[in-house]
Amino acid sequence: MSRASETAYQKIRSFILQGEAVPGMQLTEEKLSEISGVSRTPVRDAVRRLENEMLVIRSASKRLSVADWSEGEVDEMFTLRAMLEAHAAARAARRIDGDALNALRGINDELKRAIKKSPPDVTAFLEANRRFHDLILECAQSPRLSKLMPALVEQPVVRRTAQQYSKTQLHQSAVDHDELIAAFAAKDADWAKSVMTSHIRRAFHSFSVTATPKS
Amino acid sequence: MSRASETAYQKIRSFILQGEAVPGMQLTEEKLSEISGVSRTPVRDAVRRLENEMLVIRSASKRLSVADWSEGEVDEMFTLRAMLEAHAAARAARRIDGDALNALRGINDELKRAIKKSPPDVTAFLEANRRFHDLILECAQSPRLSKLMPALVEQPVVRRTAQQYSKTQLHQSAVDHDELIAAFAAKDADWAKSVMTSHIRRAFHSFSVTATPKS
DNA sequence: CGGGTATGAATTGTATACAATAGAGGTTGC
DNA sequence: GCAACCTCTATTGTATACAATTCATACCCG
Repeated sequence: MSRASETAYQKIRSFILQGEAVPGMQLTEEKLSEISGVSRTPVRDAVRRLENEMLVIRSASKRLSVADWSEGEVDEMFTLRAMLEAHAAARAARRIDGDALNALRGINDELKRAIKKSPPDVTAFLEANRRFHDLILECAQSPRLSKLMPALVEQPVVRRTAQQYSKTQLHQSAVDHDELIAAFAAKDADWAKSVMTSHIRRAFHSFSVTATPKS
Repeated sequence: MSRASETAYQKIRSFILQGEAVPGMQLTEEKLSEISGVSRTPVRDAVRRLENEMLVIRSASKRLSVADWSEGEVDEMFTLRAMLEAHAAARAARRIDGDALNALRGINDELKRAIKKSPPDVTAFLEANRRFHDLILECAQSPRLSKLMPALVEQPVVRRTAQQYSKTQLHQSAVDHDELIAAFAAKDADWAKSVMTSHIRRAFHSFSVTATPKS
């Protein structure tokens, strides 16, 4: 995407994700154009993208606000994401080549290094994790799946989750990734699918137990 | 969506779906604005939507063209759609109420009437079918799922499929719908999910055998 | 008081002009 | 002849002005 429209997207996105915005807060196009430093035209483009990712919501009367997800919606998001990422893993297992396999190994090594630090480098972990999953998606060679996924990897949740990960949980992610790599190497689609499903669903439960205190 | 932007969306969409456009053909924003009778600004909004539905493709250099799906991509689209619609059916089974159930029955009655005509009224069939599936999606009560589905129900394929349906196949659709309604009435999520999966996958195969002549 | 309604302000939608960028085709130098 | 480059044109990107909606508030009438 071109310069202004892309920077608008980035800035608004980080405005929302970095917690400067409260869920439900109204966002006028003009405010957003001040935040991002470009005119309303590219802002509208950016908003359209964010709307698809459901980071911003458009009310019945076209007014914009910061999305506010119920617990049920977060649950549903993880369920859908597990379905689609598992499907992606299965496809990737059938299509992956040696180069991509090695690239996955390299990325997971970086991820492990990020964990080993004390304290663990959560930002580097998230970055490596994102690239790992992105590469799998690319190997799945499904344009349509690639189009669908962004709407399911909203990072306010992912980030909150990872920050609350224990070192053990972070380590388990790396182990999952290793097993995924093994499944890919064996070209075993069912295996890859199962591992990916567990991987995502575990992340969800780590999130839900830490995020919703027992009453 | 507002008037101009919405009409642009409709016109461009039907321009593509009604076969006036050839796959791969270039679409300039200016041409599209002539077609739809509005200026480029709302056209760009409309194009964004169509891009998400993957009816139009944006090349590396931002140029637009009519999407051209490979056989593999159509296959993948049906697979994803089967997954998500089955999931929607399962959710709907747990949440549906009497009113919605009756509404589904009413819609399926219309669908049956469309089939009984000779020749069958394919347009009315498609319309009723669409409303049937839309209502299920609504009953699933998942905003995220609702956002995802439009990218999977592209109608060039659906329409081609239905036009090639035999009367027997059209009838089978109505039977599937009846069974779905039964599953909903019993609030049996697994049953609903299975029926929906078969329903979509059968449609896919009716499509693929009639669309790709044996070599 | 209460409810509906008019009025003004805030917000989104649209058109148009202009800027930036990518493509095509020709030209020049080797 | 061919390849690199340059220029001109087609196309997309951005800004801004203005139109159309929608919201909130105050007012009027009952």
